[in-house]
Order: sequence, then structure tokens, then C-alpha cells
Amino acid sequence: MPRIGLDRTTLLQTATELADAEGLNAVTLASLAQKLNIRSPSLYNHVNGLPDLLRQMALHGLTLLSSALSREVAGKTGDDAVRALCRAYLAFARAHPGLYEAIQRAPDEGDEAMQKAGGEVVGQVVAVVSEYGLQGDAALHAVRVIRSLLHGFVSLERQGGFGLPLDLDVTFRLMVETFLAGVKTIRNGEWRL
Amino acid sequence: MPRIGLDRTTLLQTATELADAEGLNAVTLASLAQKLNIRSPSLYNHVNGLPDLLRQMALHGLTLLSSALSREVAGKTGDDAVRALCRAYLAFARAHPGLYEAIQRAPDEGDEAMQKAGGEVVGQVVAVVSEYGLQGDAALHAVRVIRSLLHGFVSLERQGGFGLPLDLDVTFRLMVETFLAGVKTIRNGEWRL
DNA sequence: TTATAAAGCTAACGACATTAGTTATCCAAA
DNA sequence: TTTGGATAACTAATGTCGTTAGCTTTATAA
Repeated sequence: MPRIGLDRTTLLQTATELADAEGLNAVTLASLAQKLNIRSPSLYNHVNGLPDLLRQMALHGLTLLSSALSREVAGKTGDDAVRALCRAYLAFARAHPGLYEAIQRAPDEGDEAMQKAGGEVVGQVVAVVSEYGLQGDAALHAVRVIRSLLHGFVSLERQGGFGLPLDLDVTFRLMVETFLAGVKTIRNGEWRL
Repeated sequence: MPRIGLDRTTLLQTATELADAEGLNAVTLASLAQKLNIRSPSLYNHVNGLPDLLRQMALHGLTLLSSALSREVAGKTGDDAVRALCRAYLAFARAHPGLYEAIQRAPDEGDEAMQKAGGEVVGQVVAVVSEYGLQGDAALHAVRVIRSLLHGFVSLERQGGFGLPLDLDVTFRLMVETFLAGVKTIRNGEWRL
């Protein structure tokens, strides 16, 4: 019975590799244990069952995403900040498809750690939008729109929803520019709901 | 052994009710069989296992969605057609959250029926966009952007990703108007990628 | 050197999907 | 009206997975 010396970090890293390589559905206690050369009940010494494992993966992913966004946006303002944010979001989702899936699982009600981790990602978007001339509710709506844009594109790309052989990066840039142009129009008050 | 006389329609309907009420994860052969007062192996007389059930639910959902879009868009053109399409998409996703989840499952490679059913939904969007002054690749990009918008919003709303007590319908309308304004700017050639 | 906490293990249970083989029902043809 | 076949239900059994309970060994600190 050689003792592996497994710790939370390598556990999460291994689970992440599994998810990114074969999809989140491939992450089971059985498959993770096998990859770690361990029997699945032993995992309960580190994790409180499968739901807790998935939750910790989501937390880990949100932390990574938040810091990636913060890093790429740093020093930029206005349109450039929005572009950098969007690029970084897309890059993260492409680099960590399984982790990205984990992030999308709806958290339990009253899970403060998840709320906080998610709030930090949203905070990056808020920061970018806030110095954009949008105030109050308008800024909050804009944040929601950006999140919808990004998540929708990433999600459709990941599931292969875009069938045609048309450059996806072009679509993505076009989407961001369309948003920027639309926001300017709206900001200038040329419309009413 | 009373014979139920189960047919494909009631089977799909029951599965849909289950999915819409308790989420797609709650749709198992066991739970579906229980709801039908049947033993789960009996389901194999109607369905080729759980993956096939989920696939048929997706097909059913795509058909419903496609006809809903077609119905609501009928007779409208330009901005109004886009608005009607978006409203109908959102309404469907809200009315059938479980079925909407089923639609999002990535189809197998070479599943022609799924490709076709998905293509009909995309076709509705193409039809709306095509008479919009966008031609060729630009139209295809626009279709992708609309799909991203819609799916992203629906998906975030469904998983409770929008925490704040700010009217979601307002955000949605704002998102659509932002897109319309942005597209006009882009169509007028005021930007370059 | 020894006691204790922790990290691994085996055994066992329940839920689920799935397969094989059985029986009863329905319907259509004789 | 009878009969035969297709079909829709069933039971039994297997394998996988998550999970719990309880045991054993290792590492570490007293």
C-alpha cells in the first residue's frame, strides 16, 4: 500500500486534464482514480464526492479565468479593453474546454465561495465597461450583453454548432466590433426601448 | 401484464415534461419508465437506449423551435423580423428549458437527421438576415452572431448566471437593439477588421 | 519509541443502463 | 371463429458508478 502523497493541487490538475481532453462527462470518480493509480473510494479523503469535485473544478476554473482576464485587460481602456477582454475569454475557453464546461454548472443556492469567484469574473467585465460612459443600470445591462455574446459564441463553437467552413475568428472579431458600434449608437441616445 | 399501448408521441411528450420540470439530468430510463408505469427494459421496444432517447428529444425540440420561429417571423421583414425571431427564440427556451437543454447536446458526426433539423433552425435565421443588405460571408457571420447572442443570453438566464435584480427582458431587448444598431454601422462600411 | 491522524485499502449496497430470454396481448388472415 | 405471428410488456442478470463503512498501514510529532 504505497502512499501516493496526493494533494488538492495535483488532484485538480489531473481532473482538469481529463476534462479538457475528453470532456467534463468523462470526469468520474472512477476515471480520475484510475488516472491517479488509486481506488475510487480513496478519493473521499480529498474530495466530498463527485459534486464537490466538480464544484472545486469550477472554482479553480473561475480563478484561472478571472486572473487571465485581469492580466490581459491591464493597462487598456475603452474599446481596446473590451477587445482584450473578449480575446482573453475566448482564448481561455479554447485552452480549457473541460474547465469551461465545469464553470457553467449552476451553483447551489447559497454557495458563497462560488458566488464570490463568479463575481470576480463579472467584476472584470464591469471594470472594463464602467469607464465607458455607461452609468447605473445601463452599465449592468451592457455587462450582461457582453457575457451573453462571449458565452454564446464559445458554447456554440465548442459543441460544433457552426458547421460552415467560415473563419470563426473573423466571426468573433466581427461580433465584438458590432457590439462596440451598437453600444456607441445607444450611448448617444439615438434609440429608445 | 396490461398492455399500455405506448407510442413514440406520448413517450417523447412524457420525457419532455420530465426534462422541462426537473432538468435534462432528471431524464433517465428509470425515471421515464416510472412515470409511464413501465419497467425500464420495456423502453427498449421504443427507443434504442438513453442516448437515442436524448437524440430524439433533441430532434423533437429542433422541430418545435423551427416551426415557432417560422410562425412568429412570418410576414415581417427587416428589424421587425429580427426582433420577432429573437422574441420567439427566448420564449421557446423559457417555455421548454429541458427540451432546450436537449438541443444543445453535440450531435454525433454524420447524424444527418440532426444536421437537417438544426439546419432548419439556422435557416430561419438566414432567411431573416438575408434580406438585410448583407451578402455572402457577411450574412453568414451575422447569422452566427445572432445565434451567439440568443444562445448566450438564454443559457446564462437558465443557469441563473444573472444575479442582480435587474429586469432581464430589458437586457434582452437592449441586446437586440444594440445588435441592430451595430449591424447598420457595419453595413455602412464604417469599420474594417 | 510510540501514539495518533491521515491516506490508502477491501467489501458491500443501491441506482442505473443494458442484454437476454420469456410471456402475454393484439390483430390479421384463414 | 380460430389461429398464428408480430409486438409490447415482463423477469432475471450483468457491469459500471457513486457512496458508505470499516480496516490497515504509513508518516509524523510527541
